[in-house]
Amino acid sequence: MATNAKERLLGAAERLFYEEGIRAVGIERILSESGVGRASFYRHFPSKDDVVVEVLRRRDGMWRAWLDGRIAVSERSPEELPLALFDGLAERFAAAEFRGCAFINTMVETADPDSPAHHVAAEHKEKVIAVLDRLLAEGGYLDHESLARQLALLGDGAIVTAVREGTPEAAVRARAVAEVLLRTAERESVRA
Amino acid sequence: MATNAKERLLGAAERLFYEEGIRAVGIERILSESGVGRASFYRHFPSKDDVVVEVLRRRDGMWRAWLDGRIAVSERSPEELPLALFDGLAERFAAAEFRGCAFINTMVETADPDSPAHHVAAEHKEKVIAVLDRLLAEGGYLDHESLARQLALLGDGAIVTAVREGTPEAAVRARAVAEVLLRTAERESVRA
DNA sequence: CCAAGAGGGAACTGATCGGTACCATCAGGA
DNA sequence: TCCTGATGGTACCGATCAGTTCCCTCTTGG
Repeated sequence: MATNAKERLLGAAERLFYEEGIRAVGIERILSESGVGRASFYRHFPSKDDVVVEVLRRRDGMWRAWLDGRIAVSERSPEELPLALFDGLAERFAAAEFRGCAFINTMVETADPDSPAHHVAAEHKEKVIAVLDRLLAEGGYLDHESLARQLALLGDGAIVTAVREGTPEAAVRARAVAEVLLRTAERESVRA
Repeated sequence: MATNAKERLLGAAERLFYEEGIRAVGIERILSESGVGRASFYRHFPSKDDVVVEVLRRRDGMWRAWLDGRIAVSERSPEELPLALFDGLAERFAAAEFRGCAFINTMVETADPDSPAHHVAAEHKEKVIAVLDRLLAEGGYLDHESLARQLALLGDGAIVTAVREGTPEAAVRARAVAEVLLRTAERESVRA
């Protein structure tokens, strides 16, 4: 059935890259863990770098779909809805396999800021910021764009902190900061 | 003169590791750029991993000495002095060779949280948090410990954001959040 | 029933990895 | 003066890297 091998390759690569790092995982590992032959690999991808980019694209889609889901099921009020990001992060941090943000990790590992992988990673963050911006605008926050970037910065700070500490606590800390931020931010029309 | 070669090795390794990443830099590069012979390298260090740890230790000392300096020359009032961290970060972000935090980068590159390099990196952050904690306590903030961790999280968030965006702007954004945080935090005795 | 395409296995390339061994050189102290 | 210790250069080791090539098997559709 057509692209079965390709799917297995991407699945194995995504997991291994996230768990051990891109440079740390050789083609051999991806092949053995996916059960795909060496020739088939290069039939689907010109090089390892192309796998990296494709894995990141997949992960970008998955991650934002997951975030949308967390936002959709959140019981928070419109003005508190942006905090759903931190509720979601708290879940992720508690996962056993959590090892930070794949996109941040990629940018760190791929030193070259002009590399395709770096671009995909940067674009992902901008898309997440766009989601936050929409949420904040709908929540009535006047300076929603600036606020969105501040919340994203907080989220990234929470992620690297969680990696360092090895506990989910950072999500709570970041959320507390975010709450202060939202509480002191100006909102359209009436005041409480 | 005794340990001349060792010093040159550490200098070259520190620069190369930061600019290109630890895994990306081979022994060969460190040798050629430092002008040290291969045998001399292994006379001073049992393995590459030991160089990584020693480089991080050096950088920890240098970085905190630099932070202390920025704090010392800051003209901010005691209650605003913790913001000197973000003033300092703004300077670093503007540097051409800026490529994030060497300790965050090391933790990302070194997936294993039990590795010596990971530990040194984690300890560094705790020491920085201790500095912030002292500053906040001296500034009269009641919940200085919690506040210190929030500021550190903000700082790390600013760093990864600056790497992603390639501009120093994130420092300003993080500082704005920090200002809100300090302004709304409770301080001992009188209110303004 | 057979052809075609997709896939897996393995041998092989040249380059580079971290690390070892050996050797010639050059300094300084006895 | 000679000896010792630190050094730089180079050849080498086995392992692994990304990538190429060839061959055989299996499935599937005509």
